[in-house]
Amino acid sequence: MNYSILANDTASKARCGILTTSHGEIQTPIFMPVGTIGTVKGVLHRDLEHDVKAQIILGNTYHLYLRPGTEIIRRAGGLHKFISWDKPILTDSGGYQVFSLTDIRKLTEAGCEFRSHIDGSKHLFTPENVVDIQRAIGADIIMALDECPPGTADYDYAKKSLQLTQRWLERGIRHFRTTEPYYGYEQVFFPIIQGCVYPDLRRAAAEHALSFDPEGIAIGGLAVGEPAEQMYEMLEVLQPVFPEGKPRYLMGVGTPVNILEAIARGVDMFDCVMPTRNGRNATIFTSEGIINLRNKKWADDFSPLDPHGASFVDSAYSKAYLRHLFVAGEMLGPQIASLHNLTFYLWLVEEARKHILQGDFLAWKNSMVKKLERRL
RNA sequence: GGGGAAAUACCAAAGUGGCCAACUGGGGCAGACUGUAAAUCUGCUGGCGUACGCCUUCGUAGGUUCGAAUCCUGCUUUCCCCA
Repeated sequence: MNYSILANDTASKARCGILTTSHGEIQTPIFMPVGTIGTVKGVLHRDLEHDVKAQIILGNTYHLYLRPGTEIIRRAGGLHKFISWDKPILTDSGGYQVFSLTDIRKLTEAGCEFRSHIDGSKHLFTPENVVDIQRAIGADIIMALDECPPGTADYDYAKKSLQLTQRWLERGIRHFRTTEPYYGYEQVFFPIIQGCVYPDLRRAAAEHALSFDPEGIAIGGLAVGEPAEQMYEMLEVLQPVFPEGKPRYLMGVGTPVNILEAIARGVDMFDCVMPTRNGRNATIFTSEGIINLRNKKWADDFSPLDPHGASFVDSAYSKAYLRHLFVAGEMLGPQIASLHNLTFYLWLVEEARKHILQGDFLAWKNSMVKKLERRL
């Protein structure tokens, strides 16, 4: 894997670059649609490639391991072949499920013991076996197993949790470096920085992770209940610790505004369920602001979904029609809204890239943030 | 023509003397959603008020009772059965 910086913004910490993986190039800053179970919910690959212009998508170790199971994916020839997607894939390690499935899991030094949310069966994830599973999945970018504490965690818990994440990282990276890819192409391994909202913990976590000279570095444990200002502050704390030549991935973030603010603070990669989940639940993000399509006020608004939108659905369908689809419970509604939102997110990071290259990113970002926060 | 049953909020449907402004569904309105246990979840849904509360409601007009959606009588409407 190779990462080269094309431009640095002078007025902010934003940068733009090109990340080269085994399955092609990724232009950063980039948003990566989430495809947890081997599908970006409700969106066909054809549309994901040509309309959304997605350059890389996510899969999830926990979900794919439970269903269809590692063996099926191996026999399919890897996740790319199984789901028919030949661009890059990043898999999360299952660390986030340590957080979101908190009542059906148990943390130990060895790893994380889970109960399957599907059938209740017991499973153990270790820093080593999640590498094996992700090797079998064939992800271009593999994530370390971590503990993602809630945003409300106190200092003592945050510190203990970080120490566990660090010990897991050492084991994970050792295992990664002593195993081979399954399918012949290169895979890379990203450590995850924890430390909640405590600057000294974050700094120490970054230094520790960077001591292994990884290909890229992920920031986890943000946007998990703490105020957005604290998240931005953590990015500011981390920014000077990061070397220029490694991509920085802010996990699970976020709103369009969060993404622009994080780009301004030096982040290169993002993923979030928000465009697809909120889309399925009738919220769309547009260049004019946020629209809840279920609201009555759209019932007779026959204007295009998003007059400046980059997706064909933006001009092909009206707000009134999409509202009708949601109210009627028709599945085309969630599909159109997901497609719109993903296209919007990818358009947003593409615009950010352009403005970084042009050298007017900060001014553009500040004017966008105001529009994006509006609720229509 | 005779006999029987029923009328409850936007719809359906509980409730059959005080715990009823009225269960529950649906519909409607609004909100939430950040490395996806989510095409899910939450709230409101007679009026006024932030709230304690006050006012008007259970086909309609009366009556009984301290108190009625609930009991009685007339009327209206609907449904069923027999001629």
